[in-house]
Amino acid sequence: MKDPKSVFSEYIERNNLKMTPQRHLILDVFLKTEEHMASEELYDVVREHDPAVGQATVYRTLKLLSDAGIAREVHFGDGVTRYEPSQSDQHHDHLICESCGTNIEVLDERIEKLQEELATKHDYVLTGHSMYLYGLCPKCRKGS
Amino acid sequence: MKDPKSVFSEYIERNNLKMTPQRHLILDVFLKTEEHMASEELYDVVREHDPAVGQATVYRTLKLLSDAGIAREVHFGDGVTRYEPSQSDQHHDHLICESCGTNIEVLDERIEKLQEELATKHDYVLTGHSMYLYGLCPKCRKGS
DNA sequence: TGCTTTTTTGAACATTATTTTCAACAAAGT
DNA sequence: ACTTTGTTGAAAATAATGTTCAAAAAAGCA
Ligand SMILES: [Zn+2]
Ligand SMILES: [Zn+2]
Ligand SMILES: [Zn+2]
Ligand SMILES: [Zn+2]
Repeated sequence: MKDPKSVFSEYIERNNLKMTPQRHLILDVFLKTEEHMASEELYDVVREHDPAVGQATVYRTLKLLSDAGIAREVHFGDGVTRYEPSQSDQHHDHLICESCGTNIEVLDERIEKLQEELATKHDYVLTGHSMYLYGLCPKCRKGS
Repeated sequence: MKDPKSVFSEYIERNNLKMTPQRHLILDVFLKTEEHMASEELYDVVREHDPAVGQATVYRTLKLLSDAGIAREVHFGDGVTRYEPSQSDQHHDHLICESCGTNIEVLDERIEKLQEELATKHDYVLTGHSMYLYGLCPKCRKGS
């Protein structure tokens, strides 16, 4: 598994783009950060390192990272697009506590397989999916 | 299964709200309409019947319908909240063509069961889920 | 290295979807 | 009719994101 920085460099090269300190910084921050960061949250962290970086650059770079396959968009259903690293770890889905927002990553191969099957049954070729499970975590269940 | 209009009336009553011609009209249009309508699309149809109805009223009423359990929000991942009737037919998920947007409703009981299981395994109580499968429909596959 | 071309950046402004404010209005209760 | 309370439409406010544009920085070349 290639490290994200070289993936990004190659992507940059391949598309005649340029490597800049801003892009470097944003990638660094993105990789070190907690998962599921919105652009705005990332922006806050980025400006701690370099207050001169603009909001738009963060949006633009996240889009880039997404195109390069380094970041993956996740949509929890509020209007905010979040990103998570996509290359290192494999695919997963999300199990989210409706009360406290705690969010864990889950994977069930049997579900994955059935999703394929289901699409095939309708004569579609499956290219991806998103699945979010909502519930109550043990902590919030006790608390109420 | 109660018809949506009486469900709505009861909801209105129960919450000390008032039944108005606008709400009536919007519910009517919503129920007759194709599925997965965005507020804005619905607004266009509504104003054909009564051009005086305001945009905000449509937003407000859809929210109401959602609270009343008559409409259900669906999120396809573009920034738009869509609604579909929720009382008549049972739960389903969505299979969406990435190329032409065609969207069919699907259901696989085995997946539904495994989702329960998966949540339980992590000690969550599942309250709901959303699952969207993305792919290419037969038509778009041929077309390319 | 200096010069040229092309891409990038930040700031401000534009957009899109949705919400809120508020004065005029309409329904229900008396 | 009179009062109270919820509702409406228009316009302004928000929130997330996209775009424009002149200035700055890279990369390519001399
Ligand atoms: Zn919780
Ligand atoms: Zn389902
Ligand atoms: Zn298609
Ligand atoms: Zn549906």
